[in-house]
Amino acid sequence: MTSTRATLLQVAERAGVSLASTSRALHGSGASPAMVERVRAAAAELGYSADAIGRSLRLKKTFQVAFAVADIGNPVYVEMMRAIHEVLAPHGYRVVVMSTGDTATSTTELVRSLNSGFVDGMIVSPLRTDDRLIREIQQAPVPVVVIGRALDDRGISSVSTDSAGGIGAAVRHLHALGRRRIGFLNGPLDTTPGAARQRGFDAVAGEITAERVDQEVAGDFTVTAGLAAARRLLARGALDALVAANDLLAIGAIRAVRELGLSVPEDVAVTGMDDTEIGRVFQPSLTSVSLGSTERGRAAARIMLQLADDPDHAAQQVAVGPELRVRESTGGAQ
Amino acid sequence: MTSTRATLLQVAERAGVSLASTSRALHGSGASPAMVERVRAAAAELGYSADAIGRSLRLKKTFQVAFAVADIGNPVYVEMMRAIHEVLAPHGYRVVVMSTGDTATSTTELVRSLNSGFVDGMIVSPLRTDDRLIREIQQAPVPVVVIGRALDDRGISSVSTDSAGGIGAAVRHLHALGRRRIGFLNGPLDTTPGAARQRGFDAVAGEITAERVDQEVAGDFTVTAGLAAARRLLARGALDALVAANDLLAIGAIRAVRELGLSVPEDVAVTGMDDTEIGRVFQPSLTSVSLGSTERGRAAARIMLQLADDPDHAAQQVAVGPELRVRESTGGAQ
DNA sequence: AATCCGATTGGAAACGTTTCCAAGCTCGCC
DNA sequence: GGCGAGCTTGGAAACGTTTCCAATCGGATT
Repeated sequence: MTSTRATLLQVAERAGVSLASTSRALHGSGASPAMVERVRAAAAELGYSADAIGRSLRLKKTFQVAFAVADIGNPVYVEMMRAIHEVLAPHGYRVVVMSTGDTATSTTELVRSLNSGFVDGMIVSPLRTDDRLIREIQQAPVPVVVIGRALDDRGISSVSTDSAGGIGAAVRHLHALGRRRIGFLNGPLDTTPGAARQRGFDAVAGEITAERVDQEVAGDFTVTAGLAAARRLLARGALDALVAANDLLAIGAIRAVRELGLSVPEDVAVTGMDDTEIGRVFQPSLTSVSLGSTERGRAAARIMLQLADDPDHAAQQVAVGPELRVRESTGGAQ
Repeated sequence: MTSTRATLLQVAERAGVSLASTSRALHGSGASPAMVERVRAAAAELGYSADAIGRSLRLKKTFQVAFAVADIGNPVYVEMMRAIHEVLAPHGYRVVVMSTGDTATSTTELVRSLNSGFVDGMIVSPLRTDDRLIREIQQAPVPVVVIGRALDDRGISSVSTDSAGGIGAAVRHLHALGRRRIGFLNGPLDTTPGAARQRGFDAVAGEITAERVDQEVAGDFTVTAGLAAARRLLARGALDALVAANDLLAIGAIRAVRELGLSVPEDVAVTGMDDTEIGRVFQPSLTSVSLGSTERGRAAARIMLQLADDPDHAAQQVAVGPELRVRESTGGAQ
């Protein structure tokens, strides 16, 4: 920790050749085998390894990509991050994690920070969006890929999913099981996911035949909030099915059902969304709509690779379909 | 995305002053109010923001810290990462996530990559350790903080916890509840955590009075492996308590218990370790030994801040005590 | 034997920033 | 009125790398 790192110039002097030749021998092309051998030896003796900053300055490339979300602890984002890392790392890119904060404004701030040029691109999943944010993304000096809303019309690369359709699939599944008294447990409506899921429920509610349809909004997307909201919902009248806007809310809902002495799925069938590990290992295991977090992460990373390679490449959009995973909480297999 | 970013020189020309003055006016000291005003205006007009790479090259500081673990998806590491990010971000540091891979060798490789100078330091939690890795850490050109084993004797900064003692606490808790037929469900013994927890169980097994003590090793630290291993364990004879080496194994164990028509905690009390959200929301909620992931992450980040500020600062060690969180799976409150 | 071409090498510039150093200025004091 | 002190400013170097360009060398072709 006291010894100072060797520089390319020192390697050059040790090998008795020019700086230019040294660089070529180590990383570039157009060096004779003898030169390569000689320089390699000198580099090895000195334990040389190229300085990332110097190289970045010259190449105008950092080999870093930012991944920005509101809460890195959220299992959905964790899954995405893992997928992104797995795709980017083999190509020599590092992943920088950042926090967007809760608001559109703080997210805008973060996107603006791209101006300092510390990454070659950013993958961002905004919790809330407004026009200023959209504009800032469009003007960003490096490629930005948005995970969330589709933004084809704005010339922004995005990876979207149909969470509205996913809610529809969950409701139809319950309806097909014969459930006719269906409750919807959503999270905050002013968030992008909350709004989309609400649209999905409203759309499908009209198309099914039901004895009773009710809904309740939880304060946030957590178990505790889900428990409280589900209690309110169930207090208003008996239900035989609960559609929750994510897995944590669904687990809260199951708690509430059990508090009433009822059982899942016999008395009340429950569905979640996001298909998280937490839902898979829960008992009963949770029927959940997968929004393909891993797949979305991978898709975003692949788009980023293309864009980083060729920043003038046209914006790209990918849509990942929701997929219902039937498990015990609706009486499914396993 | 087409417009090129403004450079400091352009700001200088626009303001009609020298490069040096421009730099001083924006970031340094020793500039007159008039100069500051003038330069600020020019910078604002051009939408200037300092280039991170150029600055890093000059300052020999990247304002980045690496966080390296085997599996970024592991809830324990996620918690640490969140804590690290929360501590470092307000100080202007970015967090780069990296993967150590499973082996000591691949971890050594990663530590060696610090030679390219892309970060000011690294916080690493090695799954497996050997002498070469220790040596590489000692020789690293930037501060390294190890989360895991205490390494005071080697002059390495570390944040450790007493997971062995934690297992002891769990066993004593079960013993105090009157359980006398106790099984231990561990993960792979050749990992640092697996080995430590085994030591803990061996130590406490001698100090309690029990009718029966048995143990089984799972293939890895997952629910599935825990289920399989617990089946084997329970098949060898009746038990009234199961101590699992982490929460996922504990959940697998609960499954296995229920498969036999027994209930938790009445027939078999179960404890986990790590105190993860998944265990907290499970039903029954899991009695678990917290190893203070958040606290350890915070401590590591704080040490890193000091070391990044003064790289010649002496190595530091912090120990975070384990803490038993009693919940439903051993008949506790809530 | 002279010329030309390709392969290889070295010099120098450039990326964007901060900071050392010297020079200029103003102001106050003697 | 002259001189020194202190504040401000500008020039220039430095951080470590890659690559353009010119120069050199060797060999082959005419």
